[in-house]
Amino acid sequence: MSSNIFTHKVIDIIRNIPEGKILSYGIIAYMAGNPKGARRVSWILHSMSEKYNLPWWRVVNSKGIISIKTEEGIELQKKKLKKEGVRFTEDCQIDLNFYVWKKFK
DNA sequence: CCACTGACTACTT
DNA sequence: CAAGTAGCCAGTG
Repeated sequence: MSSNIFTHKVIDIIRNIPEGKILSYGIIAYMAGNPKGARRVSWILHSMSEKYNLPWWRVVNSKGIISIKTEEGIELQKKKLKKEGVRFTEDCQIDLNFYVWKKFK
């Protein structure tokens, strides 16, 4: 298995997202040192979220919308986020300006 | 090595 | 704003 720096950083970042906050794939990739690595973040979530206990539900796409492909996954993510106090618009979109984790700013 | 895939993104029509 | 396109890069067969 690959254990490169990028993967490690992505996992580390995701594990440190506070409750009620979210990040986008692109932001995570940027923080991990590879602005173009958004797609890798997605497969990391796919393959590592269970093994590393990652809060995958705090990761959405750049528009603040859940990107999971299955209806079940979307419902599960919405459920978990609501529990943490994250609000959605009618289109199930999250207010990025308010909920994105801006620790790095 | 080549072709295809993906829980992405930014740009163009 | 919706749909299409190109770029991205590791994993898989």
